[in-house]
Amino acid sequence: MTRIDKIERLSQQADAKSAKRARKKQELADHAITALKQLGYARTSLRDIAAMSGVAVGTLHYYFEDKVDLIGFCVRRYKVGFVAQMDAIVRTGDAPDALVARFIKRLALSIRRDAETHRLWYDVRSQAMFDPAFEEVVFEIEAAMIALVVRLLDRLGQPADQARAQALYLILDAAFRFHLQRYLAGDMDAPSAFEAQVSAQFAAVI
Amino acid sequence: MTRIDKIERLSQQADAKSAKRARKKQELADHAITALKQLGYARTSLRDIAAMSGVAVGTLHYYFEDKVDLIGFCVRRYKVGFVAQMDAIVRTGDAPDALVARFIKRLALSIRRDAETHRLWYDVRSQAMFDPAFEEVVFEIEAAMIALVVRLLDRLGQPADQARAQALYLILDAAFRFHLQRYLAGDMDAPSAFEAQVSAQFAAVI
DNA sequence: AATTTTACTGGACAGGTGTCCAAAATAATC
DNA sequence: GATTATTTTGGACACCTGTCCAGTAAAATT
Repeated sequence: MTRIDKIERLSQQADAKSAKRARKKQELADHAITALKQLGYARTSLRDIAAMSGVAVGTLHYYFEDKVDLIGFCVRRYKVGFVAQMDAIVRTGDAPDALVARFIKRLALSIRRDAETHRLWYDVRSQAMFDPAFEEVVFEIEAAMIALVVRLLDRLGQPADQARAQALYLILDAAFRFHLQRYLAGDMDAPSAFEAQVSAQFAAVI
Repeated sequence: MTRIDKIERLSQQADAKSAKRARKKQELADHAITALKQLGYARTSLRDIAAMSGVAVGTLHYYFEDKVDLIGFCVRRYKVGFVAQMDAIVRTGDAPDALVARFIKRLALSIRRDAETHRLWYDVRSQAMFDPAFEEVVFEIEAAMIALVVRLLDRLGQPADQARAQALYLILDAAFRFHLQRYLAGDMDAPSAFEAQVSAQFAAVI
């Protein structure tokens, strides 16, 4: 075995190790999200998360720096998945009108299906106003969502500059949050109200 | 002294007492807000608030049911003041265009001046998604702000129905929160960016 | 001036918090 | 199969949490 081969093999081993570690991190994060989406950031203790994951509290500190690191990882993971889902819709071959309708319908569906997870995002986003430790992940996610809207506008044949996308994102976000909150408070019609309102606004803006 | 007079006097005494109690509550709430706007709901303990108010922890429980009651009282008090300020602008004799400009300018100013207080509102609003105890105050405040927008639309000679006002409120709210967050993160240009963006959106919608 | 009511104190209480680490268990390497 | 390296444990640590209440001080009432 040559010297080069040895180095190659060691490097592969290191990669395999960090890949395994990364997988375990994600597995822990998924359990953590289950706990966090029920109680929110402030009310969820590391013991809750550990119990939910079936590991000891110390194990969490073995994989994550501290609580902030853990929560940041979880939120990032969740939003990446969400943006990917919405992106899949933007990438369909639908005509502009149908695309907009599908896009909005999917958001309404997500209020119904993932309400508890979404509120975690709003929770962390608010926390970031007090704790700079959350600033980075919040801005990163928000940028990713604006970028999603850029692609949407582009597909619609609309001018897709940053300012326009940001304004549209804010409209979507505000309506989403508003109706999510109503849905969580027991208003089962909130998702369809969301659909109606946002459809009207889309028609006006575009 | 007649029987009626006696009853009258007792009633006045009761009023004076409850008025005094109400004044003290507000005084405590003002100190509490000073603590809450710095640390947020979850991180502010009753001991922080008591220290800030110069009273013992027990005193807080003498005036408020529990922590939720106290925070609800504080947030309500702050938002009532805010809506009153904005209402004063809506009531000016300005022509529609000037009125809109003044309204938006005042919001931008409030980002600069009251950033820390405003984030408390967003904090509590997010908490309400997890804790039903905050639902009432959040819906109450949000309704008050939509009502403010109704009055604004009315003054502008615009159709001032609920749906329209709600949509406009959400646009304002989203932009306000977004730029508030950027301002708190150190972006000193955020307030004027808010002004520019919202002005453009107003022009488009109205 | 005596008495009752209201306001307030300060500490006890039971429980929870994130963090850390020596030791044990498991896995990987030679 | 022995020896490192990694992973995991479970409890100790120091501190913080909201709530409660017997006792004290102040104010109002008679």
